[in-house]
Amino acid sequence: MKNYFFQKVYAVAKDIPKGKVITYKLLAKLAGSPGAYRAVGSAMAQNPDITSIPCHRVVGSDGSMHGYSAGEGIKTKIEKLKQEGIKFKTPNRVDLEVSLWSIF
DNA sequence: TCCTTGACTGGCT
DNA sequence: GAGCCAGCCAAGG
Repeated sequence: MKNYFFQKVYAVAKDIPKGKVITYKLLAKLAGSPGAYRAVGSAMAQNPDITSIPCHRVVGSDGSMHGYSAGEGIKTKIEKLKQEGIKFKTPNRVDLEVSLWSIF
């Protein structure tokens, strides 16, 4: 597979349970390249299947939002997270203390 | 093969 | 706490 890394990123993203979020950094690690968080961002931006890949559950290392290509962007992303019960520390920053997904 | 781009991160001011 | 800058990795032209 040419874009194997992207596929890996998508696979992990699909595995994120409802009500949980993951950081770009951790997602990169789970995809096999701990330092490729920039590439993860690229993968999300090119998300081939917005309906099956919950990219709104991917947030920055401090829980902050950076972008969202579907709906109305960040706004839609926040709305979806709230609907899933994600707890927010500030209006646009999730509370990773309670919502971060960890497979460990 | 080389260069540019990107939904990032960490450190510094 | 917010803004700026350099570094990192993979994909695409």
